[in-house]
Order: sequence, then structure tokens, then C-alpha cells
Amino acid sequence: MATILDIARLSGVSKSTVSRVINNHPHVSEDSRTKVMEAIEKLSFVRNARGVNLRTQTSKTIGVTIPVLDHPYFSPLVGMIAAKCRKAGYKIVIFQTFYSIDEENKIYEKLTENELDAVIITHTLLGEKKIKQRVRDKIVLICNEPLQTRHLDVFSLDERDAVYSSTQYLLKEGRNQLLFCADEEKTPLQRQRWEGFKQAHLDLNKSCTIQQKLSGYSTIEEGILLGDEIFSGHCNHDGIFAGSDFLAAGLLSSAKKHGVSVPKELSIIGFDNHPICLTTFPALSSIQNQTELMVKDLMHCLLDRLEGKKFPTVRKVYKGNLVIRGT
Amino acid sequence: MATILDIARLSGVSKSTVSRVINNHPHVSEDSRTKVMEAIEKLSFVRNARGVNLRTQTSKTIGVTIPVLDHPYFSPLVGMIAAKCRKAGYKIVIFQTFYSIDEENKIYEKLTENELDAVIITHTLLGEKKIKQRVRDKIVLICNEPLQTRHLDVFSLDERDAVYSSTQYLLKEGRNQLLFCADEEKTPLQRQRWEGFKQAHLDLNKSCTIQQKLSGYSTIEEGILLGDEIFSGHCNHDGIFAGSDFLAAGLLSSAKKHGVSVPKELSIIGFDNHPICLTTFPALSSIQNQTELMVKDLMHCLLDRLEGKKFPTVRKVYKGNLVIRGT
DNA sequence: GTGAAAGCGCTAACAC
DNA sequence: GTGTTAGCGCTTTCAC
Repeated sequence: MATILDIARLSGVSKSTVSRVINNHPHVSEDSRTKVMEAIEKLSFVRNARGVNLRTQTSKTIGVTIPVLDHPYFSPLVGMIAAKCRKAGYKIVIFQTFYSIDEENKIYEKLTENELDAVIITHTLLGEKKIKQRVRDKIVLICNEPLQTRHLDVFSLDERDAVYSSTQYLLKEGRNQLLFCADEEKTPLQRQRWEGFKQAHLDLNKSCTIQQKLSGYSTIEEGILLGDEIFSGHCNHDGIFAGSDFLAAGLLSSAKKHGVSVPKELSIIGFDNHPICLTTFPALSSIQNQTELMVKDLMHCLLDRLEGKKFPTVRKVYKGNLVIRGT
Repeated sequence: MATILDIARLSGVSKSTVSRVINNHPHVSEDSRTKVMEAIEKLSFVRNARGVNLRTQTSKTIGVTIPVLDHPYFSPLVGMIAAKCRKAGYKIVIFQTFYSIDEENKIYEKLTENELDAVIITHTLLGEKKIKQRVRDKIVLICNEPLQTRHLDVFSLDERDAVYSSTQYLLKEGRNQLLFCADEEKTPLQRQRWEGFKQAHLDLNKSCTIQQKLSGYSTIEEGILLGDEIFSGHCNHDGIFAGSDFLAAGLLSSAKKHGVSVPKELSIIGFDNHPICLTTFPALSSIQNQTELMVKDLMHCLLDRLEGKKFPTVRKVYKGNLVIRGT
């Protein structure tokens, strides 16, 4: 593998000049430039990024956390982030946490080891202090998770409000025995959803107990399994608030299997307004959010931070709305 | 940020000893070790990976290509790869190609720039020569794409055979006007599928024309749109071979909307046996593949290559089978 | 416009 | 068991 020194020798100039040519610096004579270019061509030289990284103390790489790579909500979210990063000249490395605190800690470790220029956290089981303590002065942005913090930039959806108004909608429709299904309940996001659910009941003078809350379900398979459990005996619920559209689709197919009529006997509301909503029968009602806008603002802020611009911590919240379909 | 030199000074030993402690080398006195550990603790030192990367000429990072991050087949595939890489101590950086040759070239560029220790290609629009020419002597493995090459390790599914037998199944069931829907038709994989489709017709003395082949469809939305086109007028097809389960689900929902009875008038077969198959009505028939096994073998080979083991090019093909459900 | 020289943070061969 | 030393490949002052 040729280095700039090889190029320098072959073209009869110094390492500095070669570097200038590679980096398109001005103030290089046309003569030197062509000689260097020829040498580069001849030795099929490619610049070794590891040298650059050490010297410049950057790597043009951004870390992103995701619970699982294959996730109907997080995959598109991270995909959007990745595409925008690429456009700005950054690569992204993805860390799957599997909702494990250990795995989450590891990404912060990588950040402090300077392999990453910044990290975007899409969900977290850790609190502000823990995160801060691990990342110290590095660039960290929170995307999607409504983390309570005054020291990190946070871009999140108004989960509480979205669930609140959807729950009220169901209650006002005459549904009384609602069920709330959460993914991983220990994140701030899931807590907010549950609060919205609870508050909606309170504000309409309806009781709401912890028995109405189920946790740890999110995939189609889990929806089917859960549904088989709920619907096999006597089901006294007339409405289910599912944490994701996939879960909702699984529940719906199970309900049909057990002869539970949707939406007559049972209403189901999903989350994220994934296209899968259109393939079920009846089509799934779901909560739609402004994720694109959120990512756009996030990237704007990230790029500013990477440029070293100074400004106060950003905190933005985006409203969602219920899309009513057949369930 | 403290460096090993700072640690060395504070603990009264040399850089080498600090390095030995950090890397758990034997032959370090208990005394030195504790002194170093204390200094590390005191200065909250974390090793700077950029220095290590330059020195060792590795980065414990593997690049993986994916068409889009949010893809019902590729997301779980890459997720599995990522999880196994992590276990082996490697990070992965994901490159979305969006089926663009330009984007694909960029990942090979990164590879030659030494930012990556190896690359896993899951699909490609380029031929063997182009890839070889760009990556030169770097480690490249092909996962999923049945690329014709004698110089790269290839792990792929027997797409041709899976489609062949499924098509024969449909034809023998009495279906005569089949439609074949491909994702991005320019990859070797899609060509193989089409060949299987064609051959199945030939072997049963049925005609098969290029008009039966549709390309560029893969998502639920595209399935619905395509279905609306096909089913709105008079539909003379009695069987559709969809390139993915999501596409199939979209087609199915559109068929129902237009009053086309499935499976009576129309049969639909999907690909990948995604859980979504269980949520449609009727449940989708689909082709199931041995992806887990493929990834397992791939990783084994990759790790061997990274260790520098020498062995002839590996080429493995895995059989799939049709899971018959309601469509 | 160009080159010499310093150094980013780390590891490892070698000598003791 | 430990320190000295060289150097991975690159960028960037600074002087000319």
C-alpha cells in the first residue's frame, strides 16, 4: 500500500505538497499538482483514513443506537438519519441495544474512546446522570426518547398527548374496558404513554388500574400469542391500545381467529401509522407522528454541534394525531 | 483528555507498561499494575482508539451494505450479522445503497481507505470484475446475493430452485396466467428468480413471456398501487408470484378491495415468510429460507478470513421451501 | 509555492 | 518485569 511518502518521492515533491493536493488546497502550482496526480494514479494510491483520523481527531462517523435493527418504527427512523448523515459526509455505525443496559453502556464507551464524533440515542434505559457521566463532553443528541434533561439536546414526539387524546376518543365512543400494551416499559417514552392513558381516564372520571397495563409486547408474533391468551377465554375488554402497529396487527388476527368481532366488540389502535395498517381487515387505526420533521431538526442541530457552534440546549416536541380507520 | 503518557508519568512507569496493563498482557508486576490502574481511575483515562487503529492497522469494524435500512428481509438479515459481529468484538457500519451504483461504489472506496477491516455485500448491481478491481486485496464476502465469481466467498439462497418449485406447484394446481413481480431486477438474485419462474413453465410445456414480468415493486404501498392497477379493469391473472411478503400483502389487500377472491380466483405467493403472512386474511403462502444458517456459516468464514487463515474460496447455497397457507 | 519538522496516541521489538 | 525507541500515515505550523 503506497503512502503519501511514496507519492512524494515518485513525484519529486514533499509530503506536505502531496497532502495539499489530496485535500484540494489552493496555492499549489499546476506543475506540482499534475506530477502528484500522476504518481497517485501510477501507484494507485488511496489515502489511509486511520492516519487522518489520528491526526485530525475526527472520524466523520456517528453512532446511533437502535433496540433491534429490524424494527418497524426504529428502522425507518435510523434509515432517515443515516441517509442525512451520508449527505453531510458522515458514516454511521449502528448499535443494537436489545433493550439491554449493558449494551447501551458499550456505545457510550465507544464514544469516549473517540471512535465516534457524536452519538444519537433513540431510546434509553439510563437516566440523564448516567449518560452524562459516561459521555462527558462528547456530542450526544436524543432523538425520539422524551428524556428529562437540561444538558442534552432532545427531539421527541408528544407521546403523552397522542395517547391521551386517542384514549379519550375511545372512552367517549363508549369503550370502557381498555387495555394498554407497552413495548419495553422502562423507557421514559413508555412511561409517558401510560401517563396519557391514565390521565385520559381520570379526566373522564373513569377508573384506571395497573391491571390494564401489559408490558413487553411489540412484534406480530407477540401480538398473536398475547391475543390467543386474551381472547381464548372470556374477554371483557372492548378496546386495546397497542404500542405498535405490528403488535396491533397480531392482536387483530388473533381476535378474528377467536371470533371476536372488530370493531364491534373490540377496538384496536396501533402506533406509528405503518403501511401494515392498510393490509389488515379491517384496516388498523393508528397514531401518526411527525418523524420526518423531527429528524430534519435533529440533523440540523447535530451538524451545528459538530461545527462547534455554541447555543443553549435544544428541546423540541412534535405533536401526533390519530388516524381513524376500521378498528 | 489524558493519554497513556499522562498515566505513565503519574504512576511512575513507562508508556509500555501502561500499554501492557491496558491490554492485559502477562508479565506485569502486581505492583505496577495497581499503580497504573489507580492513575487510570484518577485521571479517568480512556484509551484513544484512533491511536490504536493507526498503530495496529485495524479498526475492528466491518461494513455491510443494505438496500434500505427499513427492509423486511434485509433488516433482520443485517441485524443477525451485526449481533454476531458484536459478539466477536467487531462494530458494523451500515451503508444504504438505495440500489444505486454510485452509493455502492462508495462503500468499496471506504474499504480501500482502510476504515473497515472487511465488507459484507448483501446485494449488488456490479459484476465481479468491478468489485474486485475496487476492493483489491481486501476482505469481501457476499451474503445473500448469488454472484457469479470464483474469487470471493459467496453464501446465498437457492432462489432459482425455490421459485421453480413454487411456480410448478401453482401450475400443477391449475393456475395458468401467472404474474412475476420482482424488486430491483438488475441484481443476479432477481435474474435467478425469473429464470426459475421461466424454467418451471418450460418444463411443463407452458408458455412464459416477458409480459408476465413486472419490476420495481417491493413495499406494501407499491403492492397496493400495483394491485389497484391490475385489479381495477378485467384481470386475467390467476396467480401472482410476489418478490416479498410486504408486496404480497399490499397486493392481497388491493385484490380484496376490488372484489377479487383469494385464493379462488387468484393465488398469491410471497417471499421470506415474514410474520406479516399471519396477519392477512387469508394468511399468505410464502417461501421460507435458511437465512440463520447462512449467516452462521458466513460469520464463521469471515472470522477465519480476518484471522488471516488461508483457504480456497467458499461457495455455499441454501435450499428454501414453500410454506403453503391460505393464498 | 514549497519543504522541514513536529506530533496526533498508541503498540511492540529489543535490550537490559 | 520494565524502559527505550521507532514508527503506523497523515496534517499543519512555520520558515523560506
